[in-house]
Amino acid sequence: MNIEITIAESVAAAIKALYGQEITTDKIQLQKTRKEFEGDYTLVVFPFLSMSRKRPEETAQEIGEALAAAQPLVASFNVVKGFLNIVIAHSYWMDLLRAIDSTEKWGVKEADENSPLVMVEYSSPNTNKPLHLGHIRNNLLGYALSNIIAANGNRVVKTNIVNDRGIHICKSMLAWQKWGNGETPASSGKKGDHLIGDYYVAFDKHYKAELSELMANGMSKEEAEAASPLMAEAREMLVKWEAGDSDVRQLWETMNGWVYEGFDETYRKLGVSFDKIYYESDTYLVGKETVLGGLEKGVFYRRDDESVWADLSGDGLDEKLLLRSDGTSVYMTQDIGTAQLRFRDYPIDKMVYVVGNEQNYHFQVLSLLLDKLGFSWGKGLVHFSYGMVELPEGKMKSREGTVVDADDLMEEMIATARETSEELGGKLNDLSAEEVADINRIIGLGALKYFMLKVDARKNMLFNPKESIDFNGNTGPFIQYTYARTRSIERKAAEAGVTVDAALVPATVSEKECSIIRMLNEFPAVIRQAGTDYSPSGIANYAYELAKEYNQFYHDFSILREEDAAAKSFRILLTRNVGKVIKTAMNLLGIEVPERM
RNA sequence: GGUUCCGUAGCUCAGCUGGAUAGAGCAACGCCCUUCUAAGGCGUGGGUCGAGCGUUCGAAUCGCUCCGGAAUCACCA
Repeated sequence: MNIEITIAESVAAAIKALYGQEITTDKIQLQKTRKEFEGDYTLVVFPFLSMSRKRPEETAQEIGEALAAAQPLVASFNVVKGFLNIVIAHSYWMDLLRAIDSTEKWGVKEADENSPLVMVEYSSPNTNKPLHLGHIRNNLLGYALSNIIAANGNRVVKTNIVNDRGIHICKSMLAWQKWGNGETPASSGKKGDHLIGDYYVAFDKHYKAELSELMANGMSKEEAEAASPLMAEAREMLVKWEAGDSDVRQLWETMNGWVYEGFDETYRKLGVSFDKIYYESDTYLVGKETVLGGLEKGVFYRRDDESVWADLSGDGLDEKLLLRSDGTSVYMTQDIGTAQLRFRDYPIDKMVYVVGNEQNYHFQVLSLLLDKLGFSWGKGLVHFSYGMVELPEGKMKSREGTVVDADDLMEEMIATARETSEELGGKLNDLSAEEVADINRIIGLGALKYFMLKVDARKNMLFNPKESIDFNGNTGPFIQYTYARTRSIERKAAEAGVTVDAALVPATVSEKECSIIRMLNEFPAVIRQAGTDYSPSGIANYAYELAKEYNQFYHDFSILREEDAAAKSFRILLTRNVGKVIKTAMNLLGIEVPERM
C-alpha cells in the first residue's frame, strides 16, 4: 500500500469530518517536505480554505489534529503558514524497508504475454561511415528507453533500420574499386566500418579536387557538379545496383559485411543490442508497393509527370512526395515500407522512433500517412526526438572533420578512467589485470553514458570531452563509487560475521535515514514517470539524488563499529537496498556498476 | 515567412500535472584522510528563472505578445 495514497485518504476523511465536504484523493496534493522543515510529507491547505472558512494556519492545525488522531501512521505534525508537515511513524519506514528488501526487483513491472508490445527503433546507421558522437546519444537513449518501457510491464522489441543502399554507399564502393588495391579489414587491420568510412572520405576528396579543376577551367560550381565524371560513375553504379547487376551486388554485400562486423563491435562495446534488424534494401520496394496500394485506394494521387503525392493540407501540412516521377522511392517511401514489414512481423501496439529532432516534420508526416494507410498504431507513434550534440568548438559537421568517432571516444574514456585510478594509487592492487581492466571499462563507459543520459533528451547538449571525464559531481562514476561503497560495506560485514536481522528494530531511526527510505519508496513511481515521459534523464537524476543522499549521510558514519546490534543490522539493511536500487536504476540506463573501484 | 523546440548562477544542467527562502555539479576560496573507499564530505560567495502582460490566494512552472537561438519546410537521407 502506497503511503501517499493512504495519507491522502486520511486527509479526505478528515476534511469530510471537519467540513462535511466530499473530496477525491487526486485533488489532494501531498509533496515531499522540503529539507529545511521537519516532516516527510507536506499538505498544502490553501485549496481547502473555502471549505473551512478559516485562516490557513488554523485550517492546517485542525486537519493535522484530525489526522494524528485517526491515522496511526502519522506520528506528529507541524504547521508553517499554510503548510501542514506530516511526520510518518518510524515503524512504517522500517516495515517499508523490509518489504523492499524482500522484493527481487523493486519497482520493476514484469511483462507477460498479454502485455502491450512496443517496438523501439534506434541507431539507424548509414553503412558508409563509422558511428560517431551523435549515434552514441541515439544508441544510449534508445537502449535506455527500451529498458524503461520494459520495466513498465511492456513487451519490447528493439529494432534497427540500416540504411544500406543509396548513392552514399556507392561512393565508398567506387572509391575502393579505384584506389583500394583490394584492401580488406584483414589485410589492413582496420575495423570494417572505419575502412569503408576512409573510402567515403577518399571519394569526397577526389570529387572536390575534380570540381576545383573543372571550375578552374571556367565552369560554374553547378556546371562542374553536373559534369563530374566521378559522380556520374557513382550514379551509374546505383542504377546497376537497382537493376541487380551481380558484380555490383557482390561488391556491395562484401563491403557492407565489413561494415556490419565493425558496427557489431561498436554496439557490443557500447552495450546496446537489437532483437530485430531491418535493412532498407529489403524495405524500399515494399514501401513502393504500399504506396501504390494507397494510390489505388485513393489515399494518394498521381500528378501528370507520374510522381505520386499525399495531400496533407487537410491536416494543416503540405503536400508530400512519395514516389519520384521516375518511379524511384524517397526516404518517406522507405519508412512506410519498413512499417509495413514490421507490422507483418509483430503485433505492434505502439511504435517508438528514436531519431534526431531534425526529422520532427518527417515523423509528423509519417504518422499521418501510416494512419491513412490503416496502421492502427500510426496515429499514436512516438517520435522520441532528441537534440544535437555540440562540441565546444561548435557544431559537429562530418564534412569538416570535427566528428568524434564512437570507437575512439570510448577508448579515450576508458584510458582516462585507467589513468585516474592509477593516480589514486593501489586501491585495486589485489586484483588481476583483467579485473582491473574491466573496472576501468565500466567506469569509463559509465562516465560517457551517464553524461549523455542525464540531460533532457529534447535539448541540444554540449559535450565537452574534458569535462565529461571529470569524475566529480553529478557523474556516472560518482554513482558507481557510491554503489561500490555499499558493496564494500556488505562484504566487510559478511567477513566480520555480522548478519542482518530485519526483525531487529533499532530504538531510533534518524530523520535522514527515513528520508533515504522515502527515496527508495519513490523509485517505482520514478520508473513509471520515466516510462510515460519517455525520460531516461528522470531515472538518471534520481540515481544521482539517491547516491548523493546516501553518500552524504554515511560518509562519516561507521556502520560496522555501531555497537547497537539492531542499529547495525538496520544500517546494513538500508545499505543493501540503496545498493540494489542504484544498481537497478543504472542498469535501466544501460550502465554497469562495479563491485569495487 | 509557416511549423516545432529551446532560453534558469561565469560554465554544464536539474526543477515545469502551479505551492514555502529557485537547486545540484563544475570553476574560485577555506576546512576535513590512524575510520566501511578522500573518485569523497563540510562551508563561503555567486540569480531581474530572456522581456512584458494576463489567469490565480500563490507563477521558473499555465495563457498571450514580443526578443534571442536551433531545427525543419527538397523529385537528399
